[in-house]
Amino acid sequence: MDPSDIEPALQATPFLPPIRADAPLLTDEQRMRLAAIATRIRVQPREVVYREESAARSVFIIAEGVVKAFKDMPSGKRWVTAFLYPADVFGLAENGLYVRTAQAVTQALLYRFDVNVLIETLKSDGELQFKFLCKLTHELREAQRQTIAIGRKDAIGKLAMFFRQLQREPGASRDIDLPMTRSDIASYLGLSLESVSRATRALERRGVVCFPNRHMVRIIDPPQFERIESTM
Amino acid sequence: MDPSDIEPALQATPFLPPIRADAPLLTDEQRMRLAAIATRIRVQPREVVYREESAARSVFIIAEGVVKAFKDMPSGKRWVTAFLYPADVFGLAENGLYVRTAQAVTQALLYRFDVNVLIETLKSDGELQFKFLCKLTHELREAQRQTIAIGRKDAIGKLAMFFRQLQREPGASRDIDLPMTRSDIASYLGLSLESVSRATRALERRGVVCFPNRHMVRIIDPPQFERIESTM
DNA sequence: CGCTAGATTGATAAAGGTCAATCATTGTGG
DNA sequence: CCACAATGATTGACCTTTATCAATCTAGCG
Repeated sequence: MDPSDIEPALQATPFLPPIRADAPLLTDEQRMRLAAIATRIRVQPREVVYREESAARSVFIIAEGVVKAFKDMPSGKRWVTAFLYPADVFGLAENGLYVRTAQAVTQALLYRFDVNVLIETLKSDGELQFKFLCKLTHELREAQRQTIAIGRKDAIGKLAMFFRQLQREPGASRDIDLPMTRSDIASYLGLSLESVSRATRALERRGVVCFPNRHMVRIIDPPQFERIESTM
Repeated sequence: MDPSDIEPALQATPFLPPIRADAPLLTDEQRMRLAAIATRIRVQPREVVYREESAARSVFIIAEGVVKAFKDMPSGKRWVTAFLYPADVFGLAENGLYVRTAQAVTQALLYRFDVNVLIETLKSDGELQFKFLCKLTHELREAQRQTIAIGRKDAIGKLAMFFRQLQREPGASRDIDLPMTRSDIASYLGLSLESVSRATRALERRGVVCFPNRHMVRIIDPPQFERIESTM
């Protein structure tokens, strides 16, 4: 296997051009430096990586698989705040405590960093730390894009924007993997499970997408898909 | 005037305790270091700091005043993605271009940094860069909290969460300044202007808050306010 | 083969959007 | 100093959409 596939990676669109958006953010040397201070852990589907409000001793980077971050509300409802993919960072504490619960959606391979060791490593390597800074900036923008999707009123538009976000590189395959459940999607988009179901069926009925199976969506009519996505 | 009030500041809850949440993030020395590479500019209400999609040459830190960041949608609707306050950073580019338009809400005093100079300064000072990293982590969490507010269905609950967010330090005064218009609030929360208006009146009618004037809200009944905020 | 978690579908009611009219506040020019 | 214009805010009537409740269906899996 190519070593660049196994050392930790970070994915981000950097501040400045002309670096390609999909170019690896970290150099091989930086990845090795990180690998040297990381532990690789494998988690099974539904396994909880950490719980909200617990002491934050580790930061994670995903190598393989999908993880969700969520918060349980007083009412018993659950808010999914993020789906995390390979080359994403998670577990950044607030005042020493985790803010969300992180749970594996699929089997996943994670790099775990001791937070103190990582901080010292970053402080001593300005170039590497800058990569993290770019990554966080990227995450911040993504969070704001998510906010736009969630602020929409129409379930169909929300869903279209959600599918587009999962299609991480633009212009990638028409097939998008949906490792999470409909219920996860609902609590991410701020919809009821039933509305998600109705919206998926509506998109299907209109011939915009089809679902080869429940965990896969295929865009059949890209122009109309785009129209729905941007009509608001 | 205390020099710690005029050098640039950053506000963030750090990763690790026991630093107080409202303690200044930057040391005096770091502030001076930043001040040395910054230009101070004053902007008037409604003045545009930069436009979306334009070349991003500067990064800004707010010293005084309030700025909003928004995106105009194809339909003509405007999405306000953030209200920026003193000690907030904005203008972080994506691929060399600004992502949002930034416009002053009130008169404001800004520190402007040349992006290349700032990057070099950060790379050469691991401690200072780490402060920026903390700040961005903080912003990311705030963005996710905003997402929760916006994902709610009920206008009254959205508004309550919004007011709470504006009350930047918890347990601060019961009076909250609302420098932005109702229309700005609406396009931030994903509501119609009319719904914001009705929700404010509803809160007022129930005796939860009162509005000494249009740009000020006072929480009269904190327990009930909190109940509305967390009922979802 | 039947159990179970997840997903779909239908009927009803509540909530916000939209359209339209009116009111309030601020600032400007006569 | 007042009248008026312009922007922002409020209120009402009506309509569209989603949440909710409830029943049913489906796909995995032991």
